[in-house]
This record gives sequence, C-alpha cells and structure tokens, in this order.
Amino acid sequence: MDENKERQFDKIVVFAMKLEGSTVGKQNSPYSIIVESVGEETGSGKGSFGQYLEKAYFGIRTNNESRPDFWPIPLELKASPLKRLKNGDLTAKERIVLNIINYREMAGETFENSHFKFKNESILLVWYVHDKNLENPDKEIDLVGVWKCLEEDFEQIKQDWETIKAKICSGHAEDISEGDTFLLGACTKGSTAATSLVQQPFSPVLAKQRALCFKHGYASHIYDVMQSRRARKDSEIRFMANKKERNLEQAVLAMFEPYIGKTSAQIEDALDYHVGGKSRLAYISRRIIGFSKKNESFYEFDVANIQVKTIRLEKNGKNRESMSFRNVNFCEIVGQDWEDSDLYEELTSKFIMVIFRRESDGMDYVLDNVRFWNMSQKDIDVCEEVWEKTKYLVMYGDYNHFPKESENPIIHVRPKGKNSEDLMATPQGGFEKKKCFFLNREYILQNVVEK
DNA sequence: GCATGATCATGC
DNA sequence: GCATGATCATGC
Repeated sequence: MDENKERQFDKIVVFAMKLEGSTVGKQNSPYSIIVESVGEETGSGKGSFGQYLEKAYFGIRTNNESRPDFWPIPLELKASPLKRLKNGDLTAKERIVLNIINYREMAGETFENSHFKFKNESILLVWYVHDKNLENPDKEIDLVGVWKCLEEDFEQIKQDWETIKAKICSGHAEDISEGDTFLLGACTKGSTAATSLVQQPFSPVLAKQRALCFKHGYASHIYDVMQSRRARKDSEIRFMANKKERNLEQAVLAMFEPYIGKTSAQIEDALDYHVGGKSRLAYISRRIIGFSKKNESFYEFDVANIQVKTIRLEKNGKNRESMSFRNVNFCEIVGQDWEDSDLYEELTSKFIMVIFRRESDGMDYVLDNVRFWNMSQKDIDVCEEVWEKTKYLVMYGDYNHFPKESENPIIHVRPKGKNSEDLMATPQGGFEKKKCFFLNREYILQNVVEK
C-alpha cells in the first residue's frame, strides 16, 4: 500500500470507529440523507443490516463484486451480530460469511493469488448487538476494528484453504463439510440446498453452493481478541471524549494542564503511578496522556506519527542533556535511502515536548510547559547530510569517527548501549558498540525551549 | 562547563 | 534478551 492509500485506509477506520457505542441512526453521515431522500429501503430483518450499514453510513452500493468493498483501498466491510449470554457477556452470534466459492476458479488458484486473500486480507469488522425488535438505524454497535486474519492466524487459515481446495481438485466438492477445517470454513450458501446445487470442475456430480467463512468459534475468538484489545484502550476512549470539542493538540494540552506547576512526585501520587530509572519523567508524561504501558500509543497518535519527548531544565533555564533516538542498525542503514531511514521517520514526526524544570540541584523537577514541535525542513536537510556521512562511515567499516556534537549544530552520533560490551552486528560481519543519533543539547535549547 | 563515552530501569 | 527513553560520569 502506498502512503496515500494508507492514509485513506486510516481515515475509513477512524470514521467507522465513531460508530462504537452508538447507532447508525445517531450519526451524521452524508450518506444517511441520500438513503432517505431516494426512499431506499432502510431495511430490517435478517441479513439486511450489513447492506443498510454499507449504504447509509459508508455510501457503498450493494454489490457482488469480487473486489474489497473500499477498493482501491484493500479493505472489506463486514457487519456481524452479537448475542448476549445469560451472564450478560456478548459473543459472536454466528459465523462470518465471506466470498462465495467458485469451484472452478478456486481449483486453479494458489493461496497467494487467491480471491479469498485478495478480498479478505483486511476486514473492517462492525460488531452490532442482535435485537430483532430494533430497526437497523437503532441497532447498537458495540465494537469496530480491523481484523487481519493472515497476520493473526496465517498458517491455519492457509492450511484450511488448502484443505478445501484439495477436495475440489480431487473431484469431491460435494463432500465438503464445514467440519473439515478449523478457522476458515466452507458453509452452505443459498436458500435451500436443493435449489443451490452447482457444477464442480473435476466431477459430474453437482455440489452445494458454498461460501468461505470464519467459522462460528473463530468469529467468537476474533470478537474476544478485539474486545480485549479495546479493554486496554479505555484510556484512549477517555482521550477521545476529551477530544470531541477540540483538536488533537488542544486535547493533549488540556490533559497536561492540571499538572503544570506540580513536582514529579506530586504527579506520581496524583496518577497513582510510581516508577524509577532514567526514563522516569518520560513514563510519567506518557501516563498523563493515558498511555498505560511504555510502548502503548493511541491510534490517532500513530496515524499522525506523534512522539512524546521530555526535556529537563536546570535553574539557569538550560538543559543538560541531548535527546536520543532509536539505535542505528548498522546492517540496515547501508541499504537505506534517507527518506526510508529510521531517522527520517523520527525527525519528521510531530513531537509533544514535555518540559520539566527545577529551581536548584537536588530538588524535584516541576512540570513547566508542554508544546507541540516539529523540525523545520531546512534543519531536516542538515540532518540528512549527517545521516549520509554516518551511512558512509558504516559502509566503509569506520566505527570510530561518527559525527560529533561539535561537528554539527543540530545532530550527532553517540554510544547508546547497556554498557560498552553491548554490541550490534555490522555489515562487515563483526560487532560494534551500539550507537544512536542525538539532537544536540544547544539545538534543543534554542529551537524548542526558547522558541 | 561542556562534549563525549558509558550506563540504567523498564516493559514486553 | 533486547529496544527504549533516557541520564550519569569523566576528562579536557
């Protein structure tokens, strides 16, 4: 997927996620008006919710096409019902039906070039609560997310697909049963079996029309996994609520607002979160936004490529330290172009700079200021030169003359390992001390702190 | 006092 | 065991 398509993909997902905890009827989709104005069936009854959702919310015409629904974006839309158990939990009500099997075509496919993979690699799943007394616009949507079955369960899905294909190729499509396979099944499709018999390529015997599906048990599993991922994102929901009337930047600043002027110890107590180590202020800062774990982020942050960084100022208003980035991977950098490099990706991020300050040595740091920052293109161009030089040195196996802080006004290379025995493989086949890029202390001071 | 090299706690 | 997001310790 190219960058533009990825952006479109993300936009669709963010748009779809607005449905969570709501109904289609309560949303302002431009398409809901069109559906009403042309008097189309808003639909009720079995099987129609998916079609209604497609039209009224996403503006997609119902089709039998073999391409993913959002083509050219490789994303397929599926609405699937949930039922409530006696204990109140929700679980998948039924299997998720995918594309109809064309026996002749599937016999000629490999898994890699299969129609199944093409159409169902990424599925935008909209889980709604089944309630036969409610009309489609009023059905409650519980959970929305993307399921990539090949990332989650590649081996089993592929094996199941091969099992189904093998029956067709041996001329026994009429013997296919949903029990043959584990996750991906072949379920019957059509009103009654008698009227839905079709031909198969290697036998004159007619076989039942079937469709590929995620079997009921797998559908339940998918829901459970998606739900547990959401549970870990309660903080994200809180953030999104906070964001409703603001843009992302205002929302982030609003989350820091109550802690400005507080010491790090006071913030820890308020958050009921206590950590040690050199990254302590970084953990606390991320916790304020709501990231529960060190590596956790929010979808909207990932999409916009936003990073949180901390800066500490001493009583003279100056920072003591430079700012580090990811380790340089010696083997990778030699094969990369600047615009594909790790450093380029990091430097073109939007940064949330969390600035702490203390009034004297030994005192606790106080949260002073929070601001969004990104590097100017002019400065990025300077970093490109330093990166090229670093790449060049790695290519020629010189690990002792990387650009120093005194050589460049913006960025330099320095060791960054557990200790001096912490090594990384080199393209020459040896090992060298781990290194990473640092933004210069003075550069941070002038361009971030004093701007 | 600052640049440079060395090292640390944490989470997965 | 390793990457992360840093800070510490030193020597000029």
